[in-house]
Amino acid sequence: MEKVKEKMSITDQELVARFAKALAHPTRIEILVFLASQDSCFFGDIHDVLPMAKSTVSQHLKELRDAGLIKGEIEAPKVRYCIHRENWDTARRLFSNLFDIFDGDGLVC
Amino acid sequence: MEKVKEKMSITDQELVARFAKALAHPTRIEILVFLASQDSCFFGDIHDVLPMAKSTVSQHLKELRDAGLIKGEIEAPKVRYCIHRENWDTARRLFSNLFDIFDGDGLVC
DNA sequence: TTTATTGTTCGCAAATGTACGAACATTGAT
DNA sequence: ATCAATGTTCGTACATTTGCGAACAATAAA
Repeated sequence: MEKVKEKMSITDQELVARFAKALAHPTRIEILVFLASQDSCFFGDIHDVLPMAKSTVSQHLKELRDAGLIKGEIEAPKVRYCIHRENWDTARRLFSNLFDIFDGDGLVC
Repeated sequence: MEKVKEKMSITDQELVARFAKALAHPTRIEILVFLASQDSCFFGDIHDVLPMAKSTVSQHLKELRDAGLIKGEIEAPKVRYCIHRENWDTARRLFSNLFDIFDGDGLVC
């Protein structure tokens, strides 16, 4: 049974780069891990576990939002954040495909 | 049977952020995809398929090298590049763990 | 209406990233 | 020894990222 490597379309390549960019900072990874561990996840809860100004936290959240990895909805006067299911799955799949482009069997180098 | 989510250590979080940073540019994704599709992969071959100055290509390769995703060895006067197997697998595992921290079952948000 | 709470946005400064051409280093060929 | 071919490194310019505090907006409570 031959292993079939899925091709990545150009669009997928750009998209995975975009997701990677959102993941390219330890604080943002930490935010995602924290979000995944919580059911309720207000901005304040996130801010409480991070050693930085709230404006900075807000900005990291904005980048994760813009990349589509999280959602934030207002529950006045608070904002509830959570992981964006569908896009999270998309990202999972894209990274999985990316790492599958190389299966090191029988190569010279 | 309860599903067990693996924890990501702090170190792993920093490491995955580091890998993500290396992946955070379309050109670098393209380089990796190209490398994975080739058996022989000299600098020139890579440069040929990219619409940019060789110094720029060289710099992207340097970042991929510094992140550990590729290796380059001199075969004078050329340089043969290839994907770094072990680190590639490490990265694959780290991203897999990262995306597994969230399994969207039964959440509010 | 005033006040307190919660986050976002703005303006700034410092650091990092991206891209280019020129200069350089290394090796193979003449 | 000289020359051509192959990549890397350097210097420069411009854009983006990161972080902070101050100012702002929106809502709930008094």
